[in-house]
Amino acid sequence: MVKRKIPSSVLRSAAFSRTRADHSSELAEDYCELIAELIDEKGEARGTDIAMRMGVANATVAKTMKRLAEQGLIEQEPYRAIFLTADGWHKAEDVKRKHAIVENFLLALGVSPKVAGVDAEGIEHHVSEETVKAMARYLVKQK
Amino acid sequence: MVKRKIPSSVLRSAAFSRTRADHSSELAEDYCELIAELIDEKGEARGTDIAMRMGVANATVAKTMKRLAEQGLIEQEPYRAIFLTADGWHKAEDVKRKHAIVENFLLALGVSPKVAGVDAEGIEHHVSEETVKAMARYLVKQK
DNA sequence: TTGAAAGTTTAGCATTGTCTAAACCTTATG
DNA sequence: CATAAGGTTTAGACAATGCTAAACTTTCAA
Repeated sequence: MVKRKIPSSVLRSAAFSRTRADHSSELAEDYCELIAELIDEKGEARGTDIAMRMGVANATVAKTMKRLAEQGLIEQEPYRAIFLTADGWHKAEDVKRKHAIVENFLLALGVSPKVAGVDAEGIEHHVSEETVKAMARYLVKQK
Repeated sequence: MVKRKIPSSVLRSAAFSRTRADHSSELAEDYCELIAELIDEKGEARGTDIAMRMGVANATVAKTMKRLAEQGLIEQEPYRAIFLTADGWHKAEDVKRKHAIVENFLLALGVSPKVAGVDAEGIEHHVSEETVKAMARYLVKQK
């Protein structure tokens, strides 16, 4: 009857792998985004502030910062505030841009502001450039 | 002494927390979805098949199945195929439904089929019911 | 019926991300 | 300027996900 072609399995698998790999960079993106915000707001990002806003313990931030530093996303001296490298800024900007487009798009679609914000937070790490462009196109046309 | 109030911090924090919490159930959702597909296709879901399609080692599947069983999502006898509980089916159906709507929506938006599939896979775990409804509404109106 | 192939489980390890508690610096106040 | 308060780092645990290798069970074919 129906052609039970399973060639999609390869694709599925690729998609799942991507999903898993995404998780590692997702956190990094969130942290970069937040650090950028804090620097904008206060001129520097301190561990406690990051911990507060991420809803996480200080120690967790310290450990994560070590990893981000290894990945070349942040720079920091012991006991000092945290700053972004060029790469870190780039990542932060990229996420911020996607976030804004996704959020505005959801609003245009009629989603409530509160939900649009939360959903954009979840979605921003998973949309390809192509999809973001399609959303941006829609926003422009709507205007 | 300035008390720079950052009221948004609570919201942001809540959103991030949700994001983190989502990760635990995201994998469960993917597994349930896949097991449902395999059962539809072949009448049963075997460890090897799951491993293949998830792009993961057999041992990883076994370990994950133990967790899913504890969570009441699957049922299994040693050395036998895996089946979904009512809860597992429910989760699978829910994700499948969201996936379909998100994917069709992206297609309607002009995203290419390939990218729409991959992005839907990433997004399906992060869209609220409200957003899904908004997408469905858009699809109906387009028609 | 038996033995090899194929599938499943267990054991042991690595990484990520989280926590608490304790040790360690910095800063600011008295 | 000494020290308490407060921020940062370290140590040690734990759970989730992943891996490889080895042990174990089932199935199938000779």
